[in-house]
Amino acid sequence: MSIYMEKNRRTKQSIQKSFMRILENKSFESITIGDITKTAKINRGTFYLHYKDKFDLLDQIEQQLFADLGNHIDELQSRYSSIHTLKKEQEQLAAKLFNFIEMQSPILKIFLSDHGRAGFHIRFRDAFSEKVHYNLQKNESFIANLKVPMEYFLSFITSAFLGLIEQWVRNGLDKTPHEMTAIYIDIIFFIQNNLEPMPTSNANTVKDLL
Amino acid sequence: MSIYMEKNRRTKQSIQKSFMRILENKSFESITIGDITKTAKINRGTFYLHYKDKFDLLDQIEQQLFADLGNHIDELQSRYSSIHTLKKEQEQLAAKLFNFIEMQSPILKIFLSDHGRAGFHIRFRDAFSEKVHYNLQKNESFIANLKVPMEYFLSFITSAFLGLIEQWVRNGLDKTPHEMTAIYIDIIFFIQNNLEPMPTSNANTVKDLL
DNA sequence: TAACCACTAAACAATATGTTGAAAATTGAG
DNA sequence: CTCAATTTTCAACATATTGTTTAGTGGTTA
Repeated sequence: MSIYMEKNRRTKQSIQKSFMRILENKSFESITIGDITKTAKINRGTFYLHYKDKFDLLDQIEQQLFADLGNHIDELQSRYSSIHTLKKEQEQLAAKLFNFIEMQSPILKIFLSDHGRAGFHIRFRDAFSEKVHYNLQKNESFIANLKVPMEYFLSFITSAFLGLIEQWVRNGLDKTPHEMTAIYIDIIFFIQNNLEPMPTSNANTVKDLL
Repeated sequence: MSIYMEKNRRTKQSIQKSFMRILENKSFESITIGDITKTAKINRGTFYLHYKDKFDLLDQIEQQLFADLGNHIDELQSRYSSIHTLKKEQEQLAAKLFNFIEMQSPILKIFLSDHGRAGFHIRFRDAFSEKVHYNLQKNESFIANLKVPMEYFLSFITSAFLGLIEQWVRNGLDKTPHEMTAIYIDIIFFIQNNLEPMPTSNANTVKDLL
């Protein structure tokens, strides 16, 4: 029994691996089942024993990625609860998240590019956003201070963070996770320090940008 | 001569219109040339007289959208130069940008969804980012104060802004452009007021989120 | 009138799809 | 070792889509 499962698993893995390899040079749209099975050196019919179609294949890879992301964030946040008073620790947590992205960067680089599937960035952001939202809800003083609808705040902040990630991945990971954390914090501070606090000011401000 | 051009233009427009209508109910990937020409009630061969393939069709619609966006931002920024000292005017400018998004929301809603084409959000952000970058470069004091690489700052701020737009469009434009401007400014102020300015602080801060 | 242009209609080879049925290879249990 | 179960292979199938082509229609221009 277990050897059958093992064999089944190996074939699925082979299909996924071949699929991802092809995806580096060819867009999802233009990839055929034949491309995949030729690369994986299996019969075309075998593919259909494991997946309904190529969308099903991509879905399963996506689901795995989101599950991994969720677990990683959960782990970070449980650790965060006990030591959330230290800035150093916060930086470590952000760095760990960038570290996760670094680990998954081969997949993310493809999925976020035009070789991937439409809407991935939204599904990715939603998965991320859900975790952040869950954590924010525990913080009563935060909720009390927030004047704008939560979903808009979440869209803003998670998109900003994922924007950094996208740029990082696109740049071929030209920074360490630690450096990325510093950039993230620097930008937040920059927005803080370059905003005009009073409506009558006319200094160069972040709001001037948009 | 001009009647030929007019007929040509009408047919192209009919193709684009049919294409966008189908795109509301069917993903770009699954749409066939036959779907488009049946809806537009033209011969399938006629499609190929106007477009190389369906990617070319989408490209041209995208290019038009980006050109419109660029022109709109340019117009805003030229007006901005003369009156950039007043907060009210800044809000008006942001509102005008949200207004443009509102106008284009039928297209954006589709292109940003999973019915669109992979990588659209990146191309859209790049088009937006280029305009913001161009404007920022003129501001010497801004450049001098910025410690992080420009491309990362641009990714952060444009992604955040487009995150708001995505949420807004997804919500079926549940706010007015004016309200969206208020939300944008409120979030910036919220980040400003809820950030810990000193590394030793332990209050609930925005950096706690990530 | 004659050349021109946008479009139609129908056919074409080539390729991909998803499914099927029979057989081969591998593994498990007796 | 043998037989049954399981996974995969192989080849064939109808169907659909692609991009191209060739011939022809009707209106336009010069």
